[in-house]
Amino acid sequence: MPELPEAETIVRGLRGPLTGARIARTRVLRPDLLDTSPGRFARLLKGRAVLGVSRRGKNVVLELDGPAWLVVNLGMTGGLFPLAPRERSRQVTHPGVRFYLEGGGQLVYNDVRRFGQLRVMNAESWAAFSGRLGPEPLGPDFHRADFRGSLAASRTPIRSWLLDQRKVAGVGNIYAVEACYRAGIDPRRPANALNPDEAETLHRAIVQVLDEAVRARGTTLRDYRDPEGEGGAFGPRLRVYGREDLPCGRCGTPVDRVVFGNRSAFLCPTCQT
DNA sequence: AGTGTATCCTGCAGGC
DNA sequence: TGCCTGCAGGATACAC
Repeated sequence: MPELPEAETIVRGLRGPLTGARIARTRVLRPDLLDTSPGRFARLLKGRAVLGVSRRGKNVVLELDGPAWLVVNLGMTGGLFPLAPRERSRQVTHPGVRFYLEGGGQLVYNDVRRFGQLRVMNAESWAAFSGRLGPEPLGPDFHRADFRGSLAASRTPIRSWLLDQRKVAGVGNIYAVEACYRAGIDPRRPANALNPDEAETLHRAIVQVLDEAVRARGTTLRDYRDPEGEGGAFGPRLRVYGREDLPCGRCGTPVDRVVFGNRSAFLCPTCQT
C-alpha cells in the first residue's frame, strides 16, 4: 500500500505522539514480520527512547537512543497507530506487533497481509541498508544528470526500473505509473531508450507527482490509513492508475491496462509514446 | 544482467 | 447464499 507519500504522512503523524516516548515492553503477535526471533527483537528494544521519526524511501524509521534504528517496511497493508492509554482503535484489525510505551500508551503495527517487515538495526547495518537504496526523490541528491546516467545503464521497462528501490527510493507502482503518464512516456519502454529530454521530463514528473501526493497526504485505494486513521486525498487526482477504460483527461482516449513485471500499469495509448 | 514467474498472505469485488 | 477467480500501495528468489 504505502509508497513514499504515504510513508511520509505516517512519519509526520507519528512525530508528535512518539518523540520522547520510551518502549517499556514489546509483544510480537506475528513473528513472520521480523527477521529475528521475537525474544531478541523485544530485548533489542526494551527501555529505549524514541529520539526522532524519519523516513528512507518507503521505510518508516524510529531513531532510538543507544543508538538503534527500528526500520519498518509497511509492505502492502502495513500501518502504524499510536494509542493513548486505554484507547482502542478501529484501525487495529490485524495487530502484528504491540510496543507498550512507558506511561501506558502503545504503538501498534497492524498488517492484514503481513508483507511488511520490522528490523532493529545498529549504526553499521543501518548505514548499509540506507546505502543500498537510491537517492530520495524529494531530497537534494536527486540529480538529473545521475538519473539520466542511471537510466542509460538499463534496458528494463521504465516502470519496472522506477520500482527498483536501488535506483530511486520510495517510488511504487501508483506513482511510477502516474509519473510516466505526466511525462508522456509509455511505461513499457526500455529505460535506456529515453532521450535526455524525456529523462529530464520524467525526473520532473516524479518530483511533481510525489510532492503533490505528499501534500494530499497520500492515496487511499483501500487499506491505507495514516496514524490518525484518516485516508489520503490523492486518489481522485490519479490520472491513469486504476482508470482502465475511462477517458484520458487530456485527449479522451480510453485508458489501457497492461500487465508486465507481474504488476498492472495504466497508460493513455495516445498521449504516451 | 534482465526478464518472466512464483511466492509470501488476506480480503474483497464480481461473475455465475 | 455460496463458490470461484482475479486482483491489490511490496520485495525477493528462481530458472532461463
